Amino acid sequence: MTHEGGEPWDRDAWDIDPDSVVLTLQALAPHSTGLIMREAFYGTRRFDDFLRRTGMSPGVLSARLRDLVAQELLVKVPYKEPGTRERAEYRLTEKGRDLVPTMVAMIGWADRWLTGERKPTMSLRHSGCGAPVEAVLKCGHGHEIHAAREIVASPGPGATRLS
Amino acid sequence: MTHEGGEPWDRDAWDIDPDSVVLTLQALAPHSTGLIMREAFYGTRRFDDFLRRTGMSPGVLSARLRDLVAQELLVKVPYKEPGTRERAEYRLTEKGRDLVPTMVAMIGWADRWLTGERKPTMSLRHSGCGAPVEAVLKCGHGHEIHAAREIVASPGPGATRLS
DNA sequence: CAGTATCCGGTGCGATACTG
DNA sequence: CAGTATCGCACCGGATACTG
Repeated sequence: MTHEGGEPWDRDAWDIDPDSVVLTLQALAPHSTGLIMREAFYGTRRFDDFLRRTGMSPGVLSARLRDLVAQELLVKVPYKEPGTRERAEYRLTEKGRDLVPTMVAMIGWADRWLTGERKPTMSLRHSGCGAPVEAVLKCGHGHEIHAAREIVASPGPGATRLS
Repeated sequence: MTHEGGEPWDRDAWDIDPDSVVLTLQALAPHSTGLIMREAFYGTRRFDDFLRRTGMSPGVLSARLRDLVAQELLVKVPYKEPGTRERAEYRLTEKGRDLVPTMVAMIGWADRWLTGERKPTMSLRHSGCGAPVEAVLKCGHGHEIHAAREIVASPGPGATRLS
C-alpha cells in the first residue's frame, strides 16, 4: 500500500479528500461514538444499558445517539412489552452492521499489538464451527493478500486533478 | 455479532474494557492522527509533505508525529542524500503496516455507504493481477463469513468477571 | 527543511440536577 | 425508564511567528 516505487502518478497533483479512511474514522468519532458502536455490536440496545455499560453521562450519550441515528448507523425503534409502557431501543441498521469487517479488523490489530501481558477481552467465533474470526484481504480474482506491498494505491474516479 | 439470542453469558457480569475496538480507535484518534496515517499509507514520509498534504499546522503535525512514534506506528529515520544536509523521515513500522486490513475495511465501508454521488477518491488494487482489494471475514477453519449473525461474541481471557 | 512557541476559539465530556 | 439542561474544564486544532 504505497504510491512509491515507480507508480505513474504524482501525489501532489491530486486532491484525494474526502478520503474514505478519514470518512470512516469521522463516522466513528468522537471517542464516545466508537464506544457506543462497540456496545451496539455486542448487543446493547437500550438507553440505560448504554449508559451503565459505557459509563458516559446522559447528556453525552443522548447527543451521540442522535448523531448515530442521523448517520443512519442506528435506528430508534419504539417497542412495547405487554403490560409495560412504551420504550425506545436503538438497533444497528444495515449500514451500521456493515462496519463489522472494520471492527473485526480493528480487534485483530489490537489483539496482535496492544495486549502485552493482558489477553483480549472479547473473543469472536464462527457460529457453528467455533473457530476464531479474522479479517483478511483478498482481491477480486480471489487471491489472498498477505503483505502491504502487494497493494497498489492510485487516485480513484472521485479524486480531482489539481491545476 | 451479538451476545443476544441465547448466548450463555451476562453482559453486565463482565468488564470487557479496555476493548480492542476502542483501543484501535484510540490509536488513530484524534482526527489528525488518522489523517497522518492515511498519508503514510499512501506513501508520504517527510514533514513538509505531511504538512502540505494534510493541511494541518506545524505544531499539530509535530505533536501527532511524536505520538505516532511513541505508539510505534511510525519510526523517525534520519537519512542523507549525497550533497544535502541530513533530513528526517517517518516510516511505517510493522505495527503500523499491520493496520492495512483495518484501513482497507474502512475504505470499503465508506465507498459502499458514503460516496453518494461522488466516487471513491482512492483505488486499491492487487499488484500484478490488478483486481480491486477488499477486506473479508473468515474463520480459522477457512469458512468465509458473510453475515454479522454468523459471528458469536463472548468475553475473552482478558475480561474480568464482576462481583 | 524540520520543526518549536504562543495565542486563542471551539467542542467533547464528566458531574449533577431536573422532567415526562 | 429515557432522556434534557447547565456548568466548568481539558484538549484539540488553526494561525502565526520564530529557530537551527
